[in-house]
Parts: sequence; C-alpha cells; structure tokens
Amino acid sequence: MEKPAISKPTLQRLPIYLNYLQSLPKSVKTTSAKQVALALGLNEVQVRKDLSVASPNGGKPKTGYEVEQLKEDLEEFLGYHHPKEAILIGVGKLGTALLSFTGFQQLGMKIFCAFDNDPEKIGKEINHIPIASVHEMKKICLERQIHIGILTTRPEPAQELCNWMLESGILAIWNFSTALLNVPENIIVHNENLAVSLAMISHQLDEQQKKESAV
Amino acid sequence: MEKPAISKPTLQRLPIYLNYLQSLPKSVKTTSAKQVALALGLNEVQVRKDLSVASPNGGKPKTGYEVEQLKEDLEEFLGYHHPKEAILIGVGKLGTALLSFTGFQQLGMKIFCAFDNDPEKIGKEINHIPIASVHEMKKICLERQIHIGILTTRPEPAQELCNWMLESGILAIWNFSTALLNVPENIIVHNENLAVSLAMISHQLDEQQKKESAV
DNA sequence: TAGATTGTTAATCGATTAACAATC
DNA sequence: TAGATTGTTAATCGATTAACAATC
Repeated sequence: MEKPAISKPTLQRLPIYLNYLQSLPKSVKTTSAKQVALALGLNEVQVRKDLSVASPNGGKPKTGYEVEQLKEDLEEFLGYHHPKEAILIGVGKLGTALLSFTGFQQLGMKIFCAFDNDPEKIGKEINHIPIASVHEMKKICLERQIHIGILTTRPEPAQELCNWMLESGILAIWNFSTALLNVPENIIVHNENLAVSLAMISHQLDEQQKKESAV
Repeated sequence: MEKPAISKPTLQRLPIYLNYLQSLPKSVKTTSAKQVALALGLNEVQVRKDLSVASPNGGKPKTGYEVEQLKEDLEEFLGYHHPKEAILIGVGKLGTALLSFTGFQQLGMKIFCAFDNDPEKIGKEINHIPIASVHEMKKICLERQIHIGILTTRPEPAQELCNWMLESGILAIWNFSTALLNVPENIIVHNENLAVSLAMISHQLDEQQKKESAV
C-alpha cells in the first residue's frame, strides 16, 4: 500500500540519469546499468537500485533498459509531465537569467509571474512572463493556487518578502538569496548556495593538487 | 601527521555555519552548538563535531564558542583569506549575473577574466572584469596559473570549450551548463544542476501536501 | 545452452546520534 | 559547588557495495 519512501541520494541521481539518457544519440535503443554507471562514475548496483525505484517497467536481463521507455518513466516519476506553477521574486540579473531560461518547462516547472518593486520593470515581460508589483503577489498566488516561490533578491528584503510569500500560500521556497530564511516547519526552503559549491570545489582542488605533488 | 580527511557532509555544512554566524547581530559575542543547531535545524552533536574539525580554538565548556573567533576559523579553513583566481566562459544572462555578483571575493574566489566569442562583448568589462576572446584563454590562464573555470554557456559548445579549458591548465570546472562533460579522472567537475534542485523541491512539496491532506 | 544482465538479499561502510566523561 | 556546555567514545542508523539467484 505504502509507496516505499525514496531516499534523498537516489532522488538526486534520477535527474542525472535522465540527463545522460537524453544525451545519447537517437540510434542508441537500449542501455545497461553498467554503461550508465561507467558514464557517470557511479556503482553499477546503485544505478540498478535507483532505476528500479523510478521505472515500473524496469530492464530485461541480457538486453538492459529501453532508452525511450526509461526516459519516459523517469520523466513521469519526476513529474515533468505535469508542470507545477511558480512565481519569481526579484527581477535583477539573476532573476532575469532564470526567467530567460527556457528549460524549466521541460523540468516540470512553469514560472507564471515575476514580481519586483521597480516601476521601470513592472508591466514589462521577460520570455513571455509578466512582471507585476509585489503588492499583487498575494492576490495572484491565491487565485492560481501557486505553491512554489523562487527568491532572487538581495538579502536585505529577503525575510520580509518570504513572509509575504507565506501569506500568499507559498509552501516551498527556492532561495537564491544569501539570506537565512526563517519559516514555520511545514514550509520547505531549498537554499541554492554558491558558498557550498565553492567550498566543495576549492577543497577538492586542494586535495587533488596535494595528491599530484605527492606523486 | 595526516590531517584527518573531512567528510563531504561536514564540508558542506561549514559555509552554512559561517553564514549563520555572520547573520548574528554584532552584540552577540558567544554562541553554543545548541543555538546553532536549533537555528539551522541540525543535531547539536553534529554541530560540535563539525566545528571541532574547522576550529582549532574550539569552544569552552559553559560559555560556548566566541563568535568572532569562530567566524575567523571557518573563513580560514574555507580558504576565504586566500582567494583563488578563476575564469568564466560564456557571458550570457547567467554569466553576466555571476560576473555582477560581488560576493565571490568574500567566498575565496576572484574571477580574473571572462571569455566569450561575441565581438560585441569582447573588450568590454562587467564589474571590472574584462571580457576577452575565447582564443586568448589558453595564454591568459597559463600565464596567471588559473585552475578554476566557470562554464556558463549553452550546452552545444560546452564540451569543446571544456577541452580548451583543460589545455589551458584548468583543473576544476564549475559547470552551470546542462551539458554532461567528459573529462579525465584527475579533473574536478562540479555540476550546478537546477534539475536536481527542482526534483528535490517538487518531491518534498508532494510529500508535504500528502502529509497535510492526511491530517 | 551459455552468458549477460537484471533485481534482491546480505554484508560493509560511513555518517548521525546517543551516552558520558571532562571542565569552566 | 552545581550546572551548562564541550569534545569524544560507543551505538545506531541508513546508504553503498558485494554476493547471488533469476531469466532472457
């Protein structure tokens, strides 16, 4: 009855598998866990286990997985066929870049509307997405039952805008600002943290260079 | 003799601790693992263990950690006091947003030069960072011994530019493109993957809503 | 059939959490 | 001193990997 809860690491790898499958030439009709693992630097068994979670069709002994079918299964599992609507707050450089990115639709998300407080920007649109005043946020979100908010502002106004989002019925915040947001525990905050990425890269680089110089 | 290798999860949390400490009002002189854990939704022991890795000074029983000292220790550990130079390739919307971001210096990275193939852009600068032709990349990188490359192009030219980067002595690639890069195993690739973030958010949101409706 | 490949059960590994001794 | 808090050792938990049976 209960769908077995998918683990976080597995969930994170699914879009990566899909991306790999999409990168294959059309002539490739099937693939195997071994091939996928090799291409992505993962363990073969891990790939099989992950895929078995997301693909009800699975693979076949000897032949492996049908690429088209597997892509379909992963897309379905990840909800790409039923895009969720989102709003974006803060039409600065980063906000503009995200609004201009045409790939979200294929990733199961559609930015319905953007908000800013700059009269110069309000009323315009980017990539067919209208920019409205932040004061209209509540009305629009409640009306369309939008639950995802993308925050791309400076850190200073972030918390206040976050609070407005919560009043507007937003349940999940994709936070590109550097601010640490305070929210009730039923609200999801996903921090897109450049500092974390940089720390990883910088540390790995140091390790690598230590290794090289040791040779 | 050997510094004990820091675990990946710990390394990822260090910048988050630092960010929290920086968000504290100046009047707060000390803090405790308990407070930090509460603020960030983590386990208290985990915080202490993490901090003990990065802070040689540690905390004191009863009083906890000195905020200024701990910030200093974390910054030092994360290499923020000795910024590494990087290049950026692809001055589109996202590239421009990253070039305009003034916070990298504080995070231990300095973008030395950007590259593009659009004659309109070459010769200009953004945020005092010059934009040069991709054909100058090799010369500039080798001269200044730059080892980090930030890739913000469309997926189509990504692999070729990646290869050029490797010829230019780049050892770590921060990949914002959606392309899957093929590199030798001693080269570090860190994929900044919006699809992964979206999958997490979307799935958590579904879970949350399932939970709510079950009440 | 034999061999390749899947999917699953068992073993290992590593990270988190609990328990506790040390100390300011 | 008593109590709060640190740092560490031990126990638990969860994810990865290895072993293996099933099957096309």
